[in-house]
Amino acid sequence: MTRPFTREPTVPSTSPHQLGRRERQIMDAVYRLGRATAADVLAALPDPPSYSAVRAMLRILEEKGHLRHEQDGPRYVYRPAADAGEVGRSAVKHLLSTFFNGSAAQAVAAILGEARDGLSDAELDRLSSLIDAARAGEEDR
Amino acid sequence: MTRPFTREPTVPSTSPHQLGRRERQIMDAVYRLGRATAADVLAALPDPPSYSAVRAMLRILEEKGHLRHEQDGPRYVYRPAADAGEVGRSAVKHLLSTFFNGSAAQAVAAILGEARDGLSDAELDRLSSLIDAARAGEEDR
DNA sequence: AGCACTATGCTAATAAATTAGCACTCACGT
DNA sequence: ACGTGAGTGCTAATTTATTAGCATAGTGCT
Repeated sequence: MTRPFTREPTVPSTSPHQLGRRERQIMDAVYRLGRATAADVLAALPDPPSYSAVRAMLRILEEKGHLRHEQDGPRYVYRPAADAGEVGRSAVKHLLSTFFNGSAAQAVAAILGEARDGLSDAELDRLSSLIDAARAGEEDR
Repeated sequence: MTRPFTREPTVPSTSPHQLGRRERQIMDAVYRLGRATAADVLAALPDPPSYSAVRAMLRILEEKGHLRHEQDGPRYVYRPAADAGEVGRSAVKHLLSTFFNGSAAQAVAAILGEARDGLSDAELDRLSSLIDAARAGEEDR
């Protein structure tokens, strides 16, 4: 027998929580969007299932405690239950340990390589000063 | 009804491929380890199932094309089928777009914040020069 | 030879994720 | 008043992931 072959091998996930593929895909979308309705999420998926399926997932993810919703008029607007910054940091940590042998320098290098053109002078300056700060922080230890 | 509640909400995943939770957990372990036997993987899991289960997962992941194995004497040694660097970059990209609004600067800031103490002077120097390189690269455009 | 250990091959059972579908409500326009 | 569209509530079916278990082979030891 051959397995269903789990679709595009190059679509990464990088999200927290130990969830099924759809669940994580949807969590990712909500993280990206910040706050989103079922329709928003549906539109954000490259691989969209039915509208119903998305709603069901959202409901389940809320049941599991990963999402919250507030009512905006007639519709539900979902957002992550956990603090986004927290989750992002946690994802970074995991990324480091999984792909970069825990080396922040290596990871930053990869990011800079990846982004190269997307960086403004202002951002580069900001990064420089962050590094200086890290250097300083290291001294008094 | 209440859902099984998908365990520690703070264990992130950050790995590529759209897989089930165990599958991804195991892929992550293999990425971290580079090459690993079933026993290695088992030992690397914080949440270990049975040895049998791990073996089955590895077999399936290979069937799906995510892993390869070579025989080392009596045992199988698994390694990722895809180029690790490739996958790492892809994971970074996804991390950026999901949690940092596509902003490399923001992500780097998060990493530096996370790593803070783990950075040697040499690494900091290396990062500085990477940034300078990016600055230079931007000029001639 | 027989035992313990570690490995794989394979299969079947269970749990979980994923999907679609239908019923209902509310608001709005005709 | 009625149809239409966009929303939710809920459930049942299916597919996939996950697990454990048993049979078998080799190796080394006593």
